[in-house]
Amino acid sequence: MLAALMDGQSLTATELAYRANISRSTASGHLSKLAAARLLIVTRKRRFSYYRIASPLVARMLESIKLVAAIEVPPRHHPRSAHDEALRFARSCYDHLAGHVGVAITDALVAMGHVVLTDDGGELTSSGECFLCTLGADLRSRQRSRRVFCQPCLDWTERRYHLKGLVGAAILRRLLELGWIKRVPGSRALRLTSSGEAGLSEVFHIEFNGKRRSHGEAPPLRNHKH
Amino acid sequence: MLAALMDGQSLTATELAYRANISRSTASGHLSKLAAARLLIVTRKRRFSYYRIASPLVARMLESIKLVAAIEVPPRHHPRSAHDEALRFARSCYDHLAGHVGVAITDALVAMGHVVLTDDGGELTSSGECFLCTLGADLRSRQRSRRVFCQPCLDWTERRYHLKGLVGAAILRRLLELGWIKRVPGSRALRLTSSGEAGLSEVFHIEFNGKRRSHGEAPPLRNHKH
DNA sequence: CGAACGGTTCGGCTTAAGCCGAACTGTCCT
DNA sequence: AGGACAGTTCGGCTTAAGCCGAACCGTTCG
Repeated sequence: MLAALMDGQSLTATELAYRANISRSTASGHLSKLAAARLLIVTRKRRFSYYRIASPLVARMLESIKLVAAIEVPPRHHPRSAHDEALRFARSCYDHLAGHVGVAITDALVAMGHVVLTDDGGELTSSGECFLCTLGADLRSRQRSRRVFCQPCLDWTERRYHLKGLVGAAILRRLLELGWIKRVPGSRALRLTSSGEAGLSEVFHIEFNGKRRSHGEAPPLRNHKH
Repeated sequence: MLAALMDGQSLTATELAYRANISRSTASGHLSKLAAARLLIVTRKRRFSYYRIASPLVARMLESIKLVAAIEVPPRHHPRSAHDEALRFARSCYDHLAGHVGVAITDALVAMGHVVLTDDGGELTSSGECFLCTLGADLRSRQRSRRVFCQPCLDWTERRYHLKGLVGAAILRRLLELGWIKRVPGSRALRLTSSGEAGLSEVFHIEFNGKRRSHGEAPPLRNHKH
């Protein structure tokens, strides 16, 4: 359930139970514990309870756990589902873009000299600032809290860096606005639209030769026992 | 046990059982599970089994978990033990210096213009490079792997930044070499020696007016039931 | 009003996590 | 050889974690 909330969205208790493949009552118990432990925040609206990750600090913790978990048992090459492939191709990571597409965009920004990445952090060059402005990405912080501006984030499927922070979030937001990528309902996976493929090719000079796994309106993974 | 290993040292199974306040057999079971999960690495020497954190990635994960855990239940103001006070004053954090002293040194480096800290990362200025060289801190990387050079690390007791990365590690190593601080056996706590107090005052212009909690050769916390 | 729906609480079940002491292996030191 | 010691394995115990269905409380809507 925590993994399902990692894209920063709020989800209802029933939806989370559905994803975790457990009963609503069990999910409710876990969710109230997680909320009591301040890992989640619950907001009640009408008759719904919306749960979301409590803070970026918690999100970072979960990400770091997943990163370690991804190293384990490397030889096990269990067959991947279509949904798994879609996740590997493109997904949201808390509030920014990850997976093959996320890494490719990051690589392109670095190659074009718009971003400089070091192990310590990242930096947006002035040409990069101009580039993102032209793209229409809004770099002003939404909240007054000073937040990490630009930072590399190790991608657990690609084992390479993608952009997180304010810059990463701005790019994801803009690509969604442009309709280049769309959220796959009921999943963290993102679908690259045909206009998106053209757009990324034109703006970032990225080509995905037959690598675009997501197809049409694939139903989200739903495997509840009952 | 993982927390006890966070200073990067290797400890024996019996020692870890002692710290965790559990029997050797129970500890052995947990440790072998942790090793199987690649969180720990075990090296057998003679009749001893030395366990240590498997990678900096794991250390970072644990640190991020502790960071989240430190936020929880802020109102609970349970009385602190002497050992707890010592930990808050100065301790090793994986391989660098944390606690009140760690933050103070970081502040001093920033104030003197030797280090520039941003949310994204840190940077050692040329004057800082010269300063550390004069101090005798070895900045060359021990391993061939490229490692984070300089980065702020949120301190869970002080809620402020201290230095981690290659620079942080070099400083801790040098202060130990100089005999300015000593490891408290059986603990992550560090003791500031009188020569260390003088040294920090002279070099970093830091004064600890009666704040030096650690005293003499205080026995480590040992509270096994039996 | 009453059915439908989202969410929670409660009681009860199953299972595994955690723990210990005893026994055993291998090493080290008289 | 024999005792001491570090570590592990095994058997057995206790407890709590995880799960479910049934019942219940509010909200929504026909």
